[in-house]
Amino acid sequence: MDTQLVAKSAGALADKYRLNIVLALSQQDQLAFADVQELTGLSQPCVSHHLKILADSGLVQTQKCGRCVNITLNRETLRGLASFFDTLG
Amino acid sequence: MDTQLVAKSAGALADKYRLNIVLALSQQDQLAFADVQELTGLSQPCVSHHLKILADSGLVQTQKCGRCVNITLNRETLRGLASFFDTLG
DNA sequence: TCAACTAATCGAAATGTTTAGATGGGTTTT
DNA sequence: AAAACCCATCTAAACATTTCGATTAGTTGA
Repeated sequence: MDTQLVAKSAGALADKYRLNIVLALSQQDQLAFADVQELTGLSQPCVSHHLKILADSGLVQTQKCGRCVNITLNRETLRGLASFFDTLG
Repeated sequence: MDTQLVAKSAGALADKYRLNIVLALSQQDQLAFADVQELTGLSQPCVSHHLKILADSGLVQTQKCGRCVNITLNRETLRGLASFFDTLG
């Protein structure tokens, strides 16, 4: 994992809403868009925005299933981030 | 490590200059202010600003030694961050 | 096809971050 | 003392992020 991606995904996790989304995904393995909207209490466009940031950094994957979207956690990215920080510490 | 501190230190590491400072500290165990200034190429007030962010998030410690400042890495915070992300992933 | 639904994108306002110049406070050296 | 040095803080600018309302694009069901 190169430093540029580390900075990017660290930035993605630096927001309380996005961190909560990742936390929820670590326990539930999958969320629908509406779940995230309820979880955060944010507007639909704003949820879409945050999910895009999480997806762009490789932390989550979004998958269209009909007209809905399912969001899953990319655990490999999280473990990569963990091992990066662990070797520094 | 609670989520608020995780978000805060993730934010501190989300900047390329600050991440580079942490990377350098992980290898050199100690840096002077002037080292950081040379490393980043930033102005003196800007370096001061970034170091404050790193210190506020608990990632580094600064220590006055006469008129100079020595910066050291707080490896425990990094390991805490690592284990937090590892348990999620 | 048409209406209904879901999510992405656009536009704009509010807020936060980054940066450097100028200034100020404390410490060493002369 | 006075001068030189190092760093923190203040101020203001450029820039980026966050947020929601409105619109658009795509998908399902009648």
